[in-house]
Amino acid sequence: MFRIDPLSRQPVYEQLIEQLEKLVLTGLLPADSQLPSVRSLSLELSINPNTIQKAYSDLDTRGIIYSVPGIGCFVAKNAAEVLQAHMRRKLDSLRQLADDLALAGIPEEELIDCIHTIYKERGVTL
Amino acid sequence: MFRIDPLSRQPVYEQLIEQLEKLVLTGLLPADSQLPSVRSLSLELSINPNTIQKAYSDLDTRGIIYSVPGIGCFVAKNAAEVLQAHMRRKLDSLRQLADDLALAGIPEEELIDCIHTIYKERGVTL
DNA sequence: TAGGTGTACTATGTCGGGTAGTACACCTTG
DNA sequence: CAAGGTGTACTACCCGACATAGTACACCTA
Repeated sequence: MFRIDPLSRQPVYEQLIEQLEKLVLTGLLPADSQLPSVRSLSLELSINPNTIQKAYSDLDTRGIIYSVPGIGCFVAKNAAEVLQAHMRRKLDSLRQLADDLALAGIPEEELIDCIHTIYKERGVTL
Repeated sequence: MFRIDPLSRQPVYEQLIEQLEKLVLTGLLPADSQLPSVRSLSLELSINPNTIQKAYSDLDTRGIIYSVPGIGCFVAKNAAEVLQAHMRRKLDSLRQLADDLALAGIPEEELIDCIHTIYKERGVTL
């Protein structure tokens, strides 16, 4: 269900968060569907339970999931909407990146082609 | 000459590297122009000399600058070319970002507009 | 010779990430 | 009721990256 790279610069708990968010956005994890328990996921990924909890706790704070003590963690009703609104902030990263590439003399057409290709693939796979 | 944010998540030495690279790409630091000395820059930015040296050492390893012991550090002849080639790897980051935004349902036109605006501004300022 | 330059080295402190272990409260199931 | 699963909280510890502090060396120029 998850692919974790312990050698990555990116913290494990962030990798978990990103992958869970993508599962929600793709619809593979619908609203109210139950997430793997902290302990089971800990065993499956050979990761400390505290690391899993850190990821779950962050998602819970942001309203992506909700937890019921004694029962488990579940995807929030409007998780996808929250994520979509949150993703909009990534447009700033896009601007920063485009600015760097423009500065390096990489032609605008090259960036446009990149994006067009990505959206074409997404449009097909979805 | 430099703006350093000690509170940033990004390490100080990386901030230095990025700003120096941009000065080279914009042509404000031509080939063979001398960089501020480790000690003077250390005083100016209130940063430990070791941190400055770490940045310089990294740039030297990558062929962006060259150092002459007893004299100083200078911009390499083909620094701009090296940086432009290196920047091309950022296109992967662009793809990753576009993929995320596509997944979040942000329309392609919005990304295209972003990039077009950036390149328009760059075209004017240069 | 004096002062500036890059370079190297050790020691120290801080912080984030991660692990280890324990404990508690809750719910479901037998 | 008892057992086992669930989320949650807490302390302690380790490790690496980052940064600082201080010292020292070799080099070049004025």
